[in-house]
Amino acid sequence: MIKRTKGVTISQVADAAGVARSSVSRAFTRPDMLSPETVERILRAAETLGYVPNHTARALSTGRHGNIGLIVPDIANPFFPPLIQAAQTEADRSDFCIFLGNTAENPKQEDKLVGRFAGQVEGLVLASSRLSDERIRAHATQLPLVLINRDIEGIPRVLIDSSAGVRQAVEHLANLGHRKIAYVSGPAASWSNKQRRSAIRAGATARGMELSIIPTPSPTYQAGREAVDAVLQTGASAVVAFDDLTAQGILTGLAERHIVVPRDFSIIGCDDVLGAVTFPALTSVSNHSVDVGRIAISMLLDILRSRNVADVRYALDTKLVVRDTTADAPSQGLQLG
Amino acid sequence: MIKRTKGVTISQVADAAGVARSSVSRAFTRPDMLSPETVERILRAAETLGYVPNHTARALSTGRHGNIGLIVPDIANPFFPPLIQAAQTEADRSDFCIFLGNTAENPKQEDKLVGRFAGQVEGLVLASSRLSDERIRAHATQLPLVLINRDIEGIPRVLIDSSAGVRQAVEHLANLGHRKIAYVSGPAASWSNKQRRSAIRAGATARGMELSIIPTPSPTYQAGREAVDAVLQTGASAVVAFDDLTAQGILTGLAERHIVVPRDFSIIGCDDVLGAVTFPALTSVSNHSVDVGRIAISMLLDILRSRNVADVRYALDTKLVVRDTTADAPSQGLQLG
DNA sequence: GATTTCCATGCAACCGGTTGCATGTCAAGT
DNA sequence: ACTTGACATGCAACCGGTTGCATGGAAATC
Repeated sequence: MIKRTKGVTISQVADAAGVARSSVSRAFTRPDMLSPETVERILRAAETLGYVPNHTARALSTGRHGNIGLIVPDIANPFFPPLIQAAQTEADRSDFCIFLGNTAENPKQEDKLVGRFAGQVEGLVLASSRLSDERIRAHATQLPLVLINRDIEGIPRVLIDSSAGVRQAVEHLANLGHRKIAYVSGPAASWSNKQRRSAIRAGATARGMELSIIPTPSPTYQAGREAVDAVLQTGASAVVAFDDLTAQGILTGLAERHIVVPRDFSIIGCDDVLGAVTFPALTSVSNHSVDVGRIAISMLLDILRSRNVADVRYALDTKLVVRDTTADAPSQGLQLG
Repeated sequence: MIKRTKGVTISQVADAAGVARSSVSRAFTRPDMLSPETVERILRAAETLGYVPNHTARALSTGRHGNIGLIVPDIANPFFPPLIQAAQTEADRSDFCIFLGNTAENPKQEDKLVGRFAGQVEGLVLASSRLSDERIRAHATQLPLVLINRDIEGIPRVLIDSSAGVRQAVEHLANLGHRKIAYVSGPAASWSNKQRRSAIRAGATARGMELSIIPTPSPTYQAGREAVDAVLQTGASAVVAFDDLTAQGILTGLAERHIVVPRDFSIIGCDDVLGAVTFPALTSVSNHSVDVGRIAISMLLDILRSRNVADVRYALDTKLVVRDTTADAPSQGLQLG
């Protein structure tokens, strides 16, 4: 059985070193204020006693706890882990810890998490928030906020601007001879979804293509798989999916119906996080998701340091990466069955 | 531009309600100690002022911050997100927040994270730790610890006992006529890896099969893909991979060499987190990874509540799920080409 | 009516640090 | 030798809550 040691306080170190508590504090936070010998003596005493500064106490008196929160709608969506990892690495560089929150695509849960985090983080990054603009604005009055993939004026934000990539995707399909296409959409509350949908609509209109929109409840493998019937009913020969996970589900749904991709049907994802991992390798709209996480955190840290909030809007570009799920439109239409 | 409101303190509420600070505190923490009217009046005042208790201050005086840490080696490995999500949900039920740490498979980083978390969490869950037993024991003296997939006596742990499932996997391959198999192993510091390796060794010996072990630097898609040459050189006709991600990489590596699975080669993963998502659908050793997350957290919360640490060892069973990546051994050996 | 009991509330110390200001010391400046 | 200043350190208040103990008034008991 393991027994626990309890914390050594600053007072004990002070006694051991024969100095005041404040000197011990300074030995750790502003050693230049003390004579080198004193610092040395204090550090030695601290070392001997196994002193570790109490984070909570420090946070209380300074108001800075060195934590930032990151809230995502679904950790299991492969778009997020690399982003989270990058965020963590960036935070780490400045000795910040990350609180991670998963909302399960649920605005209620998101609201609750923000509230719970608010007290113990210096700032918050909301990735792909499903909250209303009003709620987000309200939260922003409580603590520094940075948004990912959400465009609200006055709140610093990092956006993946899919329009260029999606436009390329539509062009690509048009060049392959596809005339009827479908967009399998993402969550209604998703800014990315709105943006991708309008980009594809604009592209389709420009090329005189017929476009159908298929709704899904959430961007998941399962939702993609279940959307396949609806997609096929539109008579489309190609589909653009809200994200790679959905696209992967569609891929499976098509395989289950013995529809061969890309011979019989073309498919394009978004985010390019599964690209090489699916079979066939997925053509997808690529977007430096890793950068997004890093940039959002570094932006937040800047705000925390400078204490003033500029209205930053950081948009990252996207481009189509062609792999093996797109090909010429089948000449005499799709043979169902 | 959004301006920030600053915190309302307990004193302001006390003044507004015409009571002492202690009464305000009690109105929130032990309302039964106060008369209902007083409670009512205080709550109304708090509501009006928009008072929210300061988490940090409370943590300082009570020593309980309602946070627990969860450290994983690689968020991007699909084994972890469901586990993390389950952990979060379970923590949430008891109003605890989760600190997430990602070590990138790096023991140094893991050590650092534990240290940084130690001050601000009540307890810690280490999933698939890559630390040495000594380090883990040392940390356990500092704060309550629960381990996932690490078997150290005296420290509460939740284990996925792969031996049954792996044994079934070997049986399955044996029954399909495979005589030479390979195990593509995971990280050297991984307990699961050791366990799986011995299980497969035992199984192979029992059935008189020839077994080769292929090392990999880390359990990733890329590592699996790069292990394929080594696997093929062993002359094996089937492989068991340390986890599904590695298996998926192997699947791709085989496809790149025009080796058709399962006709020419059989493959089995572990964890069963990608099962239905790969092509062909992966045969895998299934293990309720979601339960693991939930159980670990609930165990930790029990410890925090009871303040005494029992030596719990919770082992979860596994079983083989057969899908489409295993079939009869090719009769005249594999045609390399 | 006096005494005891109980309950609601206030007082003040405490959690473990940080920090503005005061103090004391010693060397440099004149 | 006396002032001045720089520098090292200590004192004490403060961050925003919690909690053991004291107090005072009302209800219960005799």
